[in-house]
Amino acid sequence: MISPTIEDYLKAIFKLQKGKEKVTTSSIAERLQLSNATVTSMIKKLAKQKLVKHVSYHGVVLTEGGEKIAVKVIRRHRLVELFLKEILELEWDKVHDEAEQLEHYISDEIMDSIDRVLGYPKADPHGDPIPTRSGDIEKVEDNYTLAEAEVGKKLVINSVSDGDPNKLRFMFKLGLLPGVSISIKNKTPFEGDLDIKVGSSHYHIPLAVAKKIYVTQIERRLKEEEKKHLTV
Amino acid sequence: MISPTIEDYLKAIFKLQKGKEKVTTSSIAERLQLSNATVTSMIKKLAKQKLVKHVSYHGVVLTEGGEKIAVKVIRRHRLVELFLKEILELEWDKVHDEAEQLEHYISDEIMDSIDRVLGYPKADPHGDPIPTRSGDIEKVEDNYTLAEAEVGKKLVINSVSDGDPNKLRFMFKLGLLPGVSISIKNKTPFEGDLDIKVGSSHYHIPLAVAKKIYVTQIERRLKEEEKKHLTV
DNA sequence: TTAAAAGTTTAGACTCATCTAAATTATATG
DNA sequence: CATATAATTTAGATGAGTCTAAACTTTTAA
Ligand SMILES: [Mn+2]
Ligand SMILES: [Mn+2]
Ligand SMILES: [Mn+2]
Ligand SMILES: [Mn+2]
Repeated sequence: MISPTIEDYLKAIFKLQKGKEKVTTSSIAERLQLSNATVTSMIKKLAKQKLVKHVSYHGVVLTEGGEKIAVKVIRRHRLVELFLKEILELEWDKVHDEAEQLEHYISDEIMDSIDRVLGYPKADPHGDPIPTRSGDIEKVEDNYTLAEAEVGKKLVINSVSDGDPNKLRFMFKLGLLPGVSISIKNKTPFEGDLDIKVGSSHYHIPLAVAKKIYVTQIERRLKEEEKKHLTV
Repeated sequence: MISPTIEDYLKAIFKLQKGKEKVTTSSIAERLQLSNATVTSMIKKLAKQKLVKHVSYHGVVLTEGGEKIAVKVIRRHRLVELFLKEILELEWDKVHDEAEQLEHYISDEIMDSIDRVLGYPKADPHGDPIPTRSGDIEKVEDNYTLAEAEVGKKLVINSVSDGDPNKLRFMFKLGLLPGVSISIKNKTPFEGDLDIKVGSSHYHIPLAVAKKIYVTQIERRLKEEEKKHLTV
């Protein structure tokens, strides 16, 4: 009933929904590297199965059921990534592509085992939150790309995009990993490179890399933490 | 090119070839639970790809290329089974069905990792030999089912069929595991039950279970060992 | 040695996921 | 506000893998 193909569609729609723009057939087609026509016909099928709502010519939204499946696939993906890195010692730039396949063939029982063996982790190797067994997924506040962040402020890396192995290896060499504190020393104007500081090292990095790194200003983050503690 | 479906066909043919009978389309159909017509058309495709040799109405044989792929799939299957049992602590009656899926989606890199983490094991949880990375597979000499074995002789369990979870759980409860020594005390005539001794315990087991347990006579096995040592 | 039974292949159809090209609808611009 | 452009859907086709029913070959056994 829910094929690997359908799981990938639901996951794609879920991720596109996180953005502010409405989810169009062409945005899904772009993301999954399929023709628009292919996506339209699959969307009709998903709508019939009540996994999405579709208004012709005006975009797609996941139903509750569709979202539940999407989150479950994301949980499998991220747990598998971490498992491959921690237990099987694969390099962090290789785990994404492997997980993209395995996420469709891991039973609930294996998932629970992996979760247990890893000690119920909260984030994957790229800093992305792992949804809980019951489908709750942590939202990250004040999450900007390094490309958008202000010069001079203290920043902490929340996560990095896991799609491009070459950029991941580049980041790894410079120690640009989730949890690490950095700051921007200078931005070349008109969409140019950035000078950054990581620990005591200074680096010059291309904008394309900065766009793949998600950060929060440390002061803001501390404020958020305080707020949380007060309400608890 | 080599789809999961094709991998399953090649694996099925490989296992059927171990028997003395020639491999027919209907034997493959029976094993994979498909119609004869489906198998015939797939066999034609495999023949075109030089993975099997097929003489119409007279059966199928793997080519060298086809066999190489089959052995590789079996290696993945058995390593995954052992991994699921040892590292993820799944029960031994559950690992086969999981491995049946995962065997098609495990990269060479993950395979090598699993092999390393497990310490380059020789046999899967059911006692079946794990082919080496280069495709060598250990042949077991004097391998009979417990149903065929002689009353009174000292026997050792080589392996058990991994397909039926219920029978596996039954065996587990009685300690009928690979490596364990047993003997048959009595066979009810006309295909009836068996009385066996395992350690100091006596059990009465159905023929259907005895047919799923592969054993060797211990004396013979020792002789084989001697022969090996002399030739080394 | 030949006819019935058993086994195998062929013919034709179906579903899933995909494509390209054509038609339709929405949107942007003069 | 009318039309040109862009986005989306429909139409029709394809390949993989499967099915049932019919045709054909081989084997069995009268
Ligand atoms: Mn996927
Ligand atoms: Mn990731
Ligand atoms: Mn399989
Ligand atoms: Mn096994």
